[in-house]
Amino acid sequence: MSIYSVLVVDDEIDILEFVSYNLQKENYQVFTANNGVEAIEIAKKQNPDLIILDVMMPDMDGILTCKKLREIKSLDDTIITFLSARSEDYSQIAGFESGADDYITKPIRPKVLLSRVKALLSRKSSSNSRLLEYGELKINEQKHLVVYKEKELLLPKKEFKLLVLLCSKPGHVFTRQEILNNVWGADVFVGDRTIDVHIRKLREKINSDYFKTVKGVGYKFQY
Amino acid sequence: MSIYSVLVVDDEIDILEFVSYNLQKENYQVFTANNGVEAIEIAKKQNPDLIILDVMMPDMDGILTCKKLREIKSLDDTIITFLSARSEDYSQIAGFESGADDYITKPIRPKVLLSRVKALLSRKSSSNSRLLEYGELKINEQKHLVVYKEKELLLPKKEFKLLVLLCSKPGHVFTRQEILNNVWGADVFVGDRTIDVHIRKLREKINSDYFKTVKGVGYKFQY
DNA sequence: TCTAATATTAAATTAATGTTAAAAAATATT
DNA sequence: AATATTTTTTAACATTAATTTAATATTAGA
Repeated sequence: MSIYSVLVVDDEIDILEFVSYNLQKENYQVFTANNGVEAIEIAKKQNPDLIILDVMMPDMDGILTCKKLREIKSLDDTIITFLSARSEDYSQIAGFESGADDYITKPIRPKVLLSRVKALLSRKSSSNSRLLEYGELKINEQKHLVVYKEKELLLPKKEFKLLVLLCSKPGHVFTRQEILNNVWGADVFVGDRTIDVHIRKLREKINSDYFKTVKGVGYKFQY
Repeated sequence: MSIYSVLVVDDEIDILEFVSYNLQKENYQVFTANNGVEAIEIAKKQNPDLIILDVMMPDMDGILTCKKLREIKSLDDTIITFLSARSEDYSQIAGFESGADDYITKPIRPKVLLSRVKALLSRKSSSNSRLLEYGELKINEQKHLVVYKEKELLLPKKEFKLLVLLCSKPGHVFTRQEILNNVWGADVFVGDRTIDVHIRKLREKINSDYFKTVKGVGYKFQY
């Protein structure tokens, strides 16, 4: 089983230890930070999967820290969740504006904490890679990966974009114009047969029945 | 600026509040529902422009709710978008079957949510994406899709245009001249039997009783 | 019944897409 | 930078499907 890493940020040592202990017990790799500055430093270095961020901290509060974290590109797919006391009012939740994905309320119950963390991370592993799956055909958009009949296909950029577009709405007929706009861009002009040729490439590599022609209109993917 | 109304449906209060808060901040009129039954009730009453529907809900899930919503005529031009964790089966969600127009994935980021909602609503105001539905016959003009008796028909361009024309006003008799103007264009001249042949094709593929001849006048669609 | 209008059919035509190879452009390699 | 490799586009031609025509049959209504 893969071990996720979690960065816990809180100025209260007690809470830091309590949360760390519970997470470590479940085999998560835990980093800790006492304040926002430290949090950013460690996050940059360790690239954790999840950051648990106390809202109320001296100097740089959780919300500000979160905003700064969200500006770091390498943390694009890091999940950030706030830790907040129930007493803190709704405006705190507005902290989501800062780019957080969830929040956990104090007092912290180990079971609740762990199930929440687990849920968030499982969400991550799947969201990280929007996986389109149709029978024998699997597409991982993020990783630019296509697996067909258990074999990995390395599709060139255009072919891949076309495939993803068509597969994004199975059964939907995309007009040639739509395809051009989405795959080539609205301002690019290419010859009449360009789309056909790319469709052909896909049909060559993947079960050609998947790609249906609607003459006079466009193409659609149907598995 | 015109204010759109949005119905948010989720069983998790946190998400409901989070989404509502962000939409309200942008001046959308927001209604909320905790489950599918409530959603249908409110949708009927308020006729929202957009419905954001969580896929995973107890009792009646989002997909079922969506189908039921789509049966409500007054909601014909309401946009429905799913809220779903990435891991949930994408094909179900994106497919034509459920009748949804888009999906938004969790975890929800305010910026993404808002830009998506904005895009959907602008699409609504601009395009006339109407869904014609008569018993066993469903036509989605935008998607160039015809479903008859649960089976999908791939109609060539002219046949499709003719079908859409006739179905756009059930019971209304279109003269041959009207049909020519609408399907072929006012400046195109074709032989006398061309329309007949196309009507025949439709009768071949779809219950021929639907297409009535009014001798000396024209044709009408009657289901 | 008779006739004009429509239905049916298959063949002819036209339009759209499929295929292929080679040129051009973009990338990678040395 | 020069060269090799891969991707993308083009262009010529083939194929296929959609559309129209034309010949003939059928039908509804005067």
